[in-house]
Amino acid sequence: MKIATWNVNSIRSRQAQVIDWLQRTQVDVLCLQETKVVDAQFPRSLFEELGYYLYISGQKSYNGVAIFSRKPATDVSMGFAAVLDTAQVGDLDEQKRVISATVDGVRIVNLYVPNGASVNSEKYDYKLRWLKILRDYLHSILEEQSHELCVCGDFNIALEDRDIHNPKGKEKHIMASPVERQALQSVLDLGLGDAFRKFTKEGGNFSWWDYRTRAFRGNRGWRIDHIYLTPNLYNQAISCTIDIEPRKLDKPSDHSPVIVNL
DNA sequence: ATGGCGTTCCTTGAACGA
Repeated sequence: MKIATWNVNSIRSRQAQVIDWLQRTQVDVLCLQETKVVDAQFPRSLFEELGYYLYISGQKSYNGVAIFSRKPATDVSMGFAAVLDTAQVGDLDEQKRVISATVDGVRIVNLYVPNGASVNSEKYDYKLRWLKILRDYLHSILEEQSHELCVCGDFNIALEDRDIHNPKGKEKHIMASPVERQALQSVLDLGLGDAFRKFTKEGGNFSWWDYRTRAFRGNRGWRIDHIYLTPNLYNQAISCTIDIEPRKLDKPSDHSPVIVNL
């Protein structure tokens, strides 16, 4: 079973590239982030014609997540409030960043973690608050359900220095500051393993490159898109790769897809 | 470098991303 995650930076702008990629890779499940479209305007038909079932949670202009699956999924849920008390979730479901579904006994959680703007900004506080609730959310799922978990998406955090082309100044940099790294680590301490790092130890492997500085040409990237697995799935994993081919195309997303083969 | 690029919107520049 192949599961992929890809921040497409607008599904309407990237539709043709995603179609081509699905035809080439034939993944069983594709988790998308930053679809940037309300559900009623999501371009469903070409993906459905390819044989995928679509589960989407979008909003106007910003954020938005989706799960495409070759097999029908069960127990599809949107947002933290599907699991946690609404009082605890507060305003955190207003931005569409969480969708979950079960495929072939695997509970897939697809996340678009807030970017955080800059360290110690209001949005940074929101990111940390969001990661705290994410921990509670995953903790509840692990306690109350017996599913194996695949937690994937755009985390907007490079956990280690080898995940950044140049870690100089990282303490003050969004996506690498110690507090947000610790917040993610605390989520992973629930018992999740990084599928990519099971197979690849070297630095220089990235999933995002800034549009603005021709960063891709010099491979000045960050590894911020992740696939995390509970122990049994982690042990089962056969491969986990980042496909940089779509990043080479004209008008690409700034992120590349990550694929795990279970 | 409050910089560079790309996407969205009741657009004509601003907000946001990372």
